[in-house]
Amino acid sequence: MKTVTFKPRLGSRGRPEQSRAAILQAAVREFAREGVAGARTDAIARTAKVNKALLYYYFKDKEALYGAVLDQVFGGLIASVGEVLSLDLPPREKILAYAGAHFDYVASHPLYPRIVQGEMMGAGRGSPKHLEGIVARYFRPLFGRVADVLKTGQKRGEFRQVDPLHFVPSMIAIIVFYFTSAPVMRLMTGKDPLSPALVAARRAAVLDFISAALFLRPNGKYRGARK
Amino acid sequence: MKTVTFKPRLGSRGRPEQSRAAILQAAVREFAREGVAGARTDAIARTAKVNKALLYYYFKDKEALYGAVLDQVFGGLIASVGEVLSLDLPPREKILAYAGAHFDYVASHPLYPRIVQGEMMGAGRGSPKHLEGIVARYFRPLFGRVADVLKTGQKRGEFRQVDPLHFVPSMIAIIVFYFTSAPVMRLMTGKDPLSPALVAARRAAVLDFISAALFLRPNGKYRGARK
DNA sequence: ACTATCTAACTAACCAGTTAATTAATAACA
DNA sequence: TGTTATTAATTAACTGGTTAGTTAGATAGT
Repeated sequence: MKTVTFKPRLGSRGRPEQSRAAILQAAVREFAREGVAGARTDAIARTAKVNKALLYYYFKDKEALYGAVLDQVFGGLIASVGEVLSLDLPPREKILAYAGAHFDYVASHPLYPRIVQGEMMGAGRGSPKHLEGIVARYFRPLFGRVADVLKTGQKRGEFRQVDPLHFVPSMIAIIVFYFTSAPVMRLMTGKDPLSPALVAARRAAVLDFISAALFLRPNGKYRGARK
Repeated sequence: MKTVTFKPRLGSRGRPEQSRAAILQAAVREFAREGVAGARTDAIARTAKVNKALLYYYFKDKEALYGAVLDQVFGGLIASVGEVLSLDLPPREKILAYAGAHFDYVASHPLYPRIVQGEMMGAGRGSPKHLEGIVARYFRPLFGRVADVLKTGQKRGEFRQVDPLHFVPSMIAIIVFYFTSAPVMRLMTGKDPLSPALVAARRAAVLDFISAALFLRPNGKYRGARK
């Protein structure tokens, strides 16, 4: 988070980077809520309190704006998660720390998984132009690092012999699903699934699920889930 | 005198129910590929090889057509899954049979989870009009039956003390995620994630994951995952 | 004076939904 | 049995509102 950059401030009025940021933030909201096809550029301009033409001043077109949104979302995720993956921790703690960080990032940006899911489905247009870059820049590195943790855990005899290629997606599925299906959860339970209490409960359930599915428990060392 | 005039089959040409079915099938494809907002009625009519006006002859509007698509998708799921949930099986086998059936249904209709996911996110329009009905008619009953299996398994001391409200969504997440993120998987592995071999591998991984996360293994009775 | 930033108003394409007419299978009846 | 009325099924062509993107200029910091 860098804010203090003295900028050239070339001749202009207003605060350009502020406008750009406002547009991006509004775009995140709109794309998350309505999807790529459903998003309306007018709506983005309105919530950014900016003239619509300004979107096209900062971004080539709707598609490019969407690309910028994707970069912000995924960039934030790997920044946040990459930090804990760099920590020097034993495999068990590291996997849980990763899962926890991923969960926390998603929980504090509940709109993001909707964008992620939408993009992963390659929603719309024949060739998901962005997806290739996303996978190369974000997914593959992230996968590699998590897979490494799994492998060392297995070498040390602490993890079950799961295939990372299946286990990692399964982890992500559990972490993310609750948030992408929040509307259903709301209707199922009658309560707000994004309330701090329920999010905390979900977090515990996720970590418990992953622990049980991955960790070997040679003997006794039990930690059954609370009801 | 019961005049047997069942099926009046009043004057008409063509094969009406065939046209209707073609429209529905085309709609499933289009909605799955493009999402609700992205779907084009012209495209549906074209792939159904039918005049666009016919969509509005059989369905009130795009939204109603989407509703019919949802009913077909979810109806098929609970029909398929409900069958195995009615079987008289011990908890372990029943849970795995359910998960397997759910997986198989999704695997044999790879477009469906995209629709499910799109609807669960409540993509678009303020009030997901359909969602309420979907939850009431399909999700809640399904959840209830699976939760019952979990509870009896727990009573018999065969399952860990997980909270069904979290465990069931986690199961579904693992089952479905692979298919909703198929485009990403394709780019990650370079192979077709929907090929029979990879689908079979995924199925095994899913069942293994669920088993490990749920079943208690009192002592020794181990069944580690193959690599 | 110069240029980055910003805007009101416009345009061209797109797209859900409609209309009015056409086709053919069946029933009615002569 | 053949002729006609009836109605379901289907279509070509249109309509009107919406929406991504543009244009020509305005505003202000340096």
